[in-house]
Amino acid sequence: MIDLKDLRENPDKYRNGTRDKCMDVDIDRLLALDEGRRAIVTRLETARSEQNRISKEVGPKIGQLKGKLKAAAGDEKDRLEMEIAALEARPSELKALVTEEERHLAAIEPEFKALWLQVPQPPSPDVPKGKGSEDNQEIRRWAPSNWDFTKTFAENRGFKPRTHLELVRMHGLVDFERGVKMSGTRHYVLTGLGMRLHQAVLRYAVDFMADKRGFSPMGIPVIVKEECMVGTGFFPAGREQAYHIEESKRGSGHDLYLTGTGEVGLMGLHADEILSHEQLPLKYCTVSTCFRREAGAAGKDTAGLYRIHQFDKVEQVVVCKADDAESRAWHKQMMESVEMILQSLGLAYRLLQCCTGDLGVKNEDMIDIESWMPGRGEVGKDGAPTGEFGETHSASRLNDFQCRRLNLRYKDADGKTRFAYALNNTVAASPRVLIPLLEMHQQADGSVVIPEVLRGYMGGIAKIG
RNA sequence: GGUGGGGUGGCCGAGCGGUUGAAGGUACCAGUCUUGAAAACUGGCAGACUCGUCAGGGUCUCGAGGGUUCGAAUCCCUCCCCCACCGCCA
Repeated sequence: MIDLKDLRENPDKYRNGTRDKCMDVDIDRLLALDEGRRAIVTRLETARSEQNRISKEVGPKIGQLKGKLKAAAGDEKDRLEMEIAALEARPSELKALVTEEERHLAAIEPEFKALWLQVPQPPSPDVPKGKGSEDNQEIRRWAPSNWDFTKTFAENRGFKPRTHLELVRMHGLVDFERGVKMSGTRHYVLTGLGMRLHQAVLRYAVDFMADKRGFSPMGIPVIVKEECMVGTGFFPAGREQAYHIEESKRGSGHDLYLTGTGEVGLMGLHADEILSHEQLPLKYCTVSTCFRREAGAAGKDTAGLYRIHQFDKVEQVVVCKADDAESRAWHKQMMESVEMILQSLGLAYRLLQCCTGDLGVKNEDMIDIESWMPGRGEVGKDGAPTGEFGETHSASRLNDFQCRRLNLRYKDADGKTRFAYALNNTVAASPRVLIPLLEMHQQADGSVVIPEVLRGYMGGIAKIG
């Protein structure tokens, strides 16, 4: 949610921001509604003020007279009734006025609020302009010493790669058929070592964040109220992506939603709170199951573990002071954590600066980290896939957009209450990350070497197959 | 699921139609006193919105929403949530 005052003062910032994000929100309509709303509020409050004043003045008198009225009869009664009517005339008039203005307000409020929620956070000025993912810019790439991006997999390793689909079948790591049997398309079952590898990655990631990076691990709800979804900025725009539990239809409670990321639970923690500046920055991580409907992705990445409805993700979140430099510093640190993890896992990756058109509503800056997945992409001359980068991480700076919606504030050293800045980044999402992990560490015979850092989490197993 | 009891400021707690945005306590902050601290005393201590160049006004908020009333924390309706016990149960 954006600052309305700022919108009034710098409408172009929001007009341009919306345009650069390739979104369509009628800023001028919002400004007009805002102006109309304020005019009504002013009139309404003036009337109320007058009403309150008079009520205090003549109220007790009316009460007294009404008391006398009960005992009165005849002329005395008529006289009292007239007196009461005279005293009530002005308050009644004001009441009608208030009611009318309230009606006006109620008439524009829903549209006003809906529109307000839709205005995106303007991109940071240094984010490159662009229409979509095709305009994202590579910042840099990294590969382990035994990998050369300019060569094919076969040239690097001396044999043709198998895709992760072939590898998981070969070693019985995933059972897609039974997953689909139970839950439908894009579902799967992790089996045996597949499950252990999945858990090993997650546990390694959590421990890394906690032990090496000072993040507090949290267990958070993945089933939340609508206000958490709105507060974190996933609603209203992402409504179609969330599974909806219609508890209200069963006659009790309220509806709930399954979260698509641990970010919701981590950021929701301190909603409606005013923290002390000494409590900041908050550094949280969690491992949580993520649910995504993948609406609109029909036919996309249907095979394998890439795009699925349910997965587990270690997520990191930072809530810091409202300071651009600090936010940027944390952004770097959070990405550094990911790079350390990817490097320790022996995965090749690149950092992609997302362009304005590829940003969501809530972020002002986003850097994706894509891991090299040898089994993806076109089939090359040698009959093997040429490989492709696939998104495994996404690091966002949200400015105060999310904290405004969540009403998450802090009292600064100078005593001023401010909305905090928020950031988030994936630490490890599995099973997606198993794709590069299996494909990069496969051997000529199809066996897969487990990176050393994971072995302790797998009972010392060094190799699958 | 059943029965009962509740939701008031950071916390505890009074109020149950009018000067109560809310007593009192406690916590917190500042000051006086003190060598320092404690105690005591004094003062401060909610948030949002809105009008105003400033000073300063105003409106709203006592779980939420609606209603009654000239006027509601107080009365009525609907909903939500919490606690206790019983039942069921991972």
